[in-house]
Amino acid sequence: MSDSPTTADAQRAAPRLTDLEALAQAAECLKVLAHPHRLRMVQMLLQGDWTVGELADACGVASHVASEHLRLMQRCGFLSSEKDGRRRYYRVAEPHLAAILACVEARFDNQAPIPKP
Amino acid sequence: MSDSPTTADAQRAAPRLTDLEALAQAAECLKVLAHPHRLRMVQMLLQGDWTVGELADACGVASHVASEHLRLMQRCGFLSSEKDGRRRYYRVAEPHLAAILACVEARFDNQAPIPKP
DNA sequence: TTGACATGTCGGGATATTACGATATATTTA
DNA sequence: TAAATATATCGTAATATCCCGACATGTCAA
Repeated sequence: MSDSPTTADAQRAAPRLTDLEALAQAAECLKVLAHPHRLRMVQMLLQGDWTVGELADACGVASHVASEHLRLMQRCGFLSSEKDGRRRYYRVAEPHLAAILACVEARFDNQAPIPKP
Repeated sequence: MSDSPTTADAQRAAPRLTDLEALAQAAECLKVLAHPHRLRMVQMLLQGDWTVGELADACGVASHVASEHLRLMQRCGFLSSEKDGRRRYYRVAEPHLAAILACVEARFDNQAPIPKP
């Protein structure tokens, strides 16, 4: 915009930017993750294999609702699935999910552990 | 659910779960991040200090739209801000954002970099 | 084969997001 | 003071998301 350098010139090097189309894809994926039940499902699937029904129970939703959440996460590449009889097991397919869940847990899972005086 | 252990018993230890209320908060925050312009603003702010107008230009939006995005990110603790005359500088206040943006860049910024022959 | 079970699919209505124009406030410059 | 600049706020209409009931499909067990 303006060419009057007023503050922090050292900080004003041109930033490297991811192009907006890629960021739009990233935003789609983050939006998929941004749901409490889906976060719980991913958190569980990072620790083991679970069926749709088990994931649904853990979230307190009907299994056909869980099924929709899981399909959504599979569509954006977060999960893969494997059928076993009449059950279906979902797996984490996107390795970055572990890092993101680690952030979520670090930020939101330390529910005020009543800091010692 | 069922107590008929059929598969992968070793993987079926009770998972440690973040409670759903905390995950709901996390989901709110992720939803705030899940927008292409907001991702670009955070990416820029991780690399320096920028005014509302500069961030708006970089995203191709009107500055009052950028202002709303920035306010949203400040409300959920992602950013802080500091006024300097009639300009306002925003800063990243949530350290985990660097890790999440690193994931986003690792996953979405390697747009076929035309590998050298 | 029949019935129960596990998962998936299809609308619809309530609710939330988003971008935009108009306007407001504060600050600097003429 | 008046005008220009930078940022923020408020309605609002278009759009997307979410949850639910109803139904469909596939699989096992009696």
